[in-house]
Amino acid sequence: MTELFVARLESHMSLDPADRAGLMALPAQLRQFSGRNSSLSGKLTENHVHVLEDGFACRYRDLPDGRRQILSLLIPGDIIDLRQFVLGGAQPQLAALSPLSMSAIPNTNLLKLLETSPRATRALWSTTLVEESICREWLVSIGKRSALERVAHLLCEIYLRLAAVGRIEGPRFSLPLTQSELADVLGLSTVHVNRTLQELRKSELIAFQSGIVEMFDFDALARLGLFSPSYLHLRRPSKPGSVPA
Amino acid sequence: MTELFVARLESHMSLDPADRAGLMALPAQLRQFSGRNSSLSGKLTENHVHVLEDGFACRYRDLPDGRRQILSLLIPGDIIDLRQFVLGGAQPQLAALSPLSMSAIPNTNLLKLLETSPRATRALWSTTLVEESICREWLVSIGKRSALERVAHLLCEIYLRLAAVGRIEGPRFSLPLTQSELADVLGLSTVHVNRTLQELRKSELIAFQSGIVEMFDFDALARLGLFSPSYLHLRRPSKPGSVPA
DNA sequence: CGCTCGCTTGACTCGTCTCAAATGATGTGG
DNA sequence: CCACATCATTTGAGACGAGTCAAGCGAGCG
Repeated sequence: MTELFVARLESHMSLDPADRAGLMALPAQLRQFSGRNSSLSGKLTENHVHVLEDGFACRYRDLPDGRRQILSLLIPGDIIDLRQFVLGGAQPQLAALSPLSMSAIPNTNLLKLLETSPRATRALWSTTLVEESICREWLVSIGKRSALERVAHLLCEIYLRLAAVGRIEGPRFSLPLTQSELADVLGLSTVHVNRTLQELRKSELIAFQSGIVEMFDFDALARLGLFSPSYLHLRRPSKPGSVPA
Repeated sequence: MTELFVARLESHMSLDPADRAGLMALPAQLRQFSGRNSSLSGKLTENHVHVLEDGFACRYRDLPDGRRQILSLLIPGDIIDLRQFVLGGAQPQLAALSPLSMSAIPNTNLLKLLETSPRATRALWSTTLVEESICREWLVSIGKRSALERVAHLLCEIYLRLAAVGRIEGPRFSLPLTQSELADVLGLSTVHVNRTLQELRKSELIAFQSGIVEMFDFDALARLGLFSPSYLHLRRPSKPGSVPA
């Protein structure tokens, strides 16, 4: 398995050298997906668990009449189908938001690891719990935060998550979502997202153009969005200044 | 451990006799909590994981300015603090919605089980994944469903969840939430919840009085709320007719 | 060049919120 | 056993945030 994956696990909890070795020993096959916005249903390798190595994806849910809600944003280091692997059954749909590269781990190898290493199991379990924690925070956003707060909050979240896997460049990071996709994340309409972004631009808090976000004042944005990073469960909270290269 | 707990695990996945035995062998101490609406922070036994045996509780999140979002409803059979146990860190606040009884399992015993039984581990892991799945569905509700749809959807969900642990009486079940608490679940205002409930009553779909819900037409309600039960991951989907006594 | 797609803008509508007050239950203490 | 808090539910009126509809603009691309 790749460095990224292990680093991601270690961003939430510490691992023994032995655990790390066991994880690194997992065989992984790298695969590329070129399309944008394409549904990934059926395109993932059967009986494998995938780790997103590069690019952005999302889980979403369509209602029968065309309404769509994006349920989570997946960034490099995220594990795609652990849920499916553990729980079975149908899972939410998946779509690529950019070209992706993913590594695929055979279920059998993973299963063996789970049977022999309780600590590795717990690390994997943890990643699903962090995802749930993020989902809960989105509930708070959509349920109780205003449009302006929601956008600010989301940008802070993405910033820290990307920082944790070394995917930011100073105040800048890639966020390849259209405004209408952002709307489906935030439970807003496209038009309102547009107006809200303009407001944030006018306040000189952010720039956002062709998929690149620039954050001019993280702290102000965090205040505006009532953002508090603890729900991300990052062990060493990456602050704007102290970002790993 | 009690029957209820094991039954709950088995509602999502099948267990070996050995696994079941290991789980039943977990020592559990029964505790009662009398208050309603009281925060449970600090009242749970330290270094124990709790299973709700009877009553209703919820997780919630307060924003600094008084807004509140309820993040999950906990019903008998639900495990309260597994997340905390696995992931550590701060967890959302907990409140009792009725008098509760819970059994407490010492962390050490649970830890030992996790280290020896990968299958039991997976069963426990699954329960946290089901919770996440429910959280996702709530995202869809709050993000995209209308007030009427949200209420209908929630009632269908609670009905099936309670049915899965044998806590319904025909079309009737207990739901000890005030309308303002319902509002905090659904991301609506109290006033609007009230009007929405009235509409459902006028349509003769439900009755709801002093914490007792009566569902006159589950299927109609499910259609209205765009409800589809797969996200609950129940192995034998309890349908209105086929409810265990 | 002429699509298409994403962004932007304006005008209007509507679902839901807020404020406010009345009604009804429940419980408590004098 | 009544008088009086307190809290949940209900109702009305008005305001506002966000949605919808529609059109124009701009960039990328075959």
